[in-house]
Amino acid sequence: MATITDVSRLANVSKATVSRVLTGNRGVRQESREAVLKAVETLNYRPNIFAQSLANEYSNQVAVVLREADVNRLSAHLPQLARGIQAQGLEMTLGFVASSAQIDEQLQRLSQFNPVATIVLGVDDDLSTHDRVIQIGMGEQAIHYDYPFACESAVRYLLSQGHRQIAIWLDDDEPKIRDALLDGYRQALQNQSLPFNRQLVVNGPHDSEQSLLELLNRYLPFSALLVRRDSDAATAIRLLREFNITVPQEVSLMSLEDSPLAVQLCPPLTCIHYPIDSLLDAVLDRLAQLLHKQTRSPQTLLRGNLVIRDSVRTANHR
Amino acid sequence: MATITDVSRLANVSKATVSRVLTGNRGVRQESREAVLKAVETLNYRPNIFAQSLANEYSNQVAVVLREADVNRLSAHLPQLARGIQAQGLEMTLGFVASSAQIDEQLQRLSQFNPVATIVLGVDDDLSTHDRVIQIGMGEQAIHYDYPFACESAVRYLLSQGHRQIAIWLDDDEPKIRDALLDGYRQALQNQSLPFNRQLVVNGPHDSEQSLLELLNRYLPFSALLVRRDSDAATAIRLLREFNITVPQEVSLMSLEDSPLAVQLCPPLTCIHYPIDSLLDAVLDRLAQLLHKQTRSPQTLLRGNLVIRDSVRTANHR
DNA sequence: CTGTTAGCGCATTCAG
DNA sequence: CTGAATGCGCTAACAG
Repeated sequence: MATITDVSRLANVSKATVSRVLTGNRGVRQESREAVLKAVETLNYRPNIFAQSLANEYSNQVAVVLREADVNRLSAHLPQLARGIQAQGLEMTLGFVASSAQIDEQLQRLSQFNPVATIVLGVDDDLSTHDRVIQIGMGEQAIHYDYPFACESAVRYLLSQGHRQIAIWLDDDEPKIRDALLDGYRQALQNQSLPFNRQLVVNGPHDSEQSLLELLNRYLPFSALLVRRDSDAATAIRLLREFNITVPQEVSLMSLEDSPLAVQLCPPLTCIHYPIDSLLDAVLDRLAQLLHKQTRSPQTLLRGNLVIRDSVRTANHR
Repeated sequence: MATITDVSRLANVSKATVSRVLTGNRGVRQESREAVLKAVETLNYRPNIFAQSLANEYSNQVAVVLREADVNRLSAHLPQLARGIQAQGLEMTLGFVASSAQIDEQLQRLSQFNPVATIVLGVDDDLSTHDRVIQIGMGEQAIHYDYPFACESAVRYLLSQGHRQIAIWLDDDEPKIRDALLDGYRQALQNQSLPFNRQLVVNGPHDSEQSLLELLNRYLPFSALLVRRDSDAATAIRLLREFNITVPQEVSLMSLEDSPLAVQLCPPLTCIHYPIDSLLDAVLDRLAQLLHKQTRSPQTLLRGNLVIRDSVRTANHR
C-alpha cells in the first residue's frame, strides 16, 4: 500500500500538505492541492486508518449496539444504517446485548475503537449520562417512538369498528414500553367513557402461547386482540385457529409493528406501522449534527400510522 | 486510558517486556510476568488496537460480507457469529452487497481494516483466488450446502406421500443454486422412473406472486409445491387461498429453509431444514484453522434434515 | 501557504 | 531473559 510519504514525494510537497489536503481542507494553494490529488489518484492511495486513529484522538468508527431480541426486526435495515453512516465517511461496528444488563460491558468493549459516536437501539436504559450516545428508546435525550399514541390509535380504530371487548397482549421484557402501551390503551377507553377491564390484559414473553392460553382460560369474551409484534400475531392466529376461533371473523387482530411478516400472514395484518426507517433516519440526522457540533436537537418524537388490511372486521353489535 | 508505558513503570520493567508478556508469551521470567500482569490488572490496561495494528502487519478484524438479500435470514445468527469471532480474540466488521457485482468493491473497502480473514456469506462467485477468504457458497474451497440433496430429499418425501405432480418454484437470482436444486428435483424423479415435466417448474424472483400465477395459469394440476424460502411458502399459501385452494388439503407445500417463519404460518411448514447454525460453526472452525496456520481443511459439505409439520398431506391416489 | 519536527502506543529488532 | 532504540503512517503544532 502506498503511504502518505509516497504521495508527498510524487506531488513534490511535504507530508503535512498532503495531510492538509486530505483532512482539513484549509490553507493549501490550489496548485499544490491538485498535485496532491493527482498523486493520490495515480497511487490509489488510501490513508491508513490505524495510523490516522492513533495520531488523532479518535477513529472513524460509529459503534452500534443492538438488543439481540431486536436483531431480527432491525437487521433488514442494517444495510440502510451502514450506508447512512458510510455516507458521512464513517464505519459501523456492531455490538450485541442479550439484555440491558450487558450494555455497559458492550459499551466498554466498543470503546476500544474510540468511536466518534455510539448508537444504541432498543435498550430501555437511560444512557443520557454517556457522551456522544444516540439512542432510540425511552431515555432523556433519546429518539422516541410514541408508543401510547400507537396503542391509543389502534384501540381507537377497533372501537370505531364496533369492538368493545378489546384484549391486549403485552410483553414484560420491556417494562417501560409495556407501561407506555397500557397508558395508550387506557386512554383510548377513557376517551370513550368505557370501563377498563384488567382481565383483558395479559402479560407474557413474546411468541409464547402461554400468555394467550391464559387469556382464553379466563372465559372472558373478547372480539378483538391487540398485540405488539407481528410474530405475536402469528402465534395468536395459529393458536386461536386451534381453538376454532377464526381471525378476523370471530376475533379481530391488530399489531403495532407492520414488519414484512404482517403481509405474509393469513389474514394480512391491520397494523399501526412502526416506522423503523424514519427512526433510523432520525438517528443519522443526529449523527450528522453530532459530527458538525451543531446544537443538540430537541427530543425527537415519531409516530406510526394506521395500515388497514384484513385482520379487523366490524363487530356484531348486540 | 492507561498506556503500555504506564504499565511498564508500575511493573518496573521495560515496555518491551510488557509487550512480550501480552503477545508472544515466550522468554519472560515468571517474576516479571506476574508483575506485568498485576500492573495490567490494577491499571485496567487495554492495548490500543490502533497502535497495535499500526505496528503489526494487520489487525484484529475479521471482515464479514453479507448479501443484502440474505441479511434477513442470517441476521438472527449475527450475534452467534460475532461471539464466535470474539471468542478467538477478534472483532467483526460488516460489509453489505446488493449483488455479486459489488463484492470486489466491498472487499476493497474492508481491506482498509487489514483483516486477518474475510468471511463471505451467500455470494455465488468463486472467491478462491483471494487470500484468507472463508466462504459459504459454491466456490472451489467454499463451505457447501448440499442443495441437490435437500431438493431430492424433499421430492422423495412428497413422492412417498403419494404425490406425483410436484411443482417447484425456483428463483433466478442465484443461478447456481437454482441449477443445483433442479438437479436434485430431476434426480428424485428419475430414481422413481417418473417423467420430468418442465411445465411444473416455474422461475421467478422471491416473494413474487407472478411466478405462482404463471404456474396456475398453466392449468396443469399439481398436488404438491416445493419452494426454497419460507417466505415464498407464505406467499404461496396466501395466493392459493385466494384461488380457493387450501394448503395442505388440496396442495401440499414444502420449503427448503425452515426459518422461524416456518412455524408461524398456517399450516406450519414441513421443510428440509437449512442448517445455518452448522454452516456458521463450520465458518468459525475454518477461521480458527486459518489463524493457527493449520492445514487447510478439505471442502466442507453440509446437509439438511427433514422436519415434518403440517403442510404435507398424503395425496389421493386415483 | 508550507516544510520540519515531534509524538500517538505498540511490537520488534539488536545489544547486552 | 531484558532494556534501549527504531519505525509503523499519520496529524498537529511550530516556525518560517
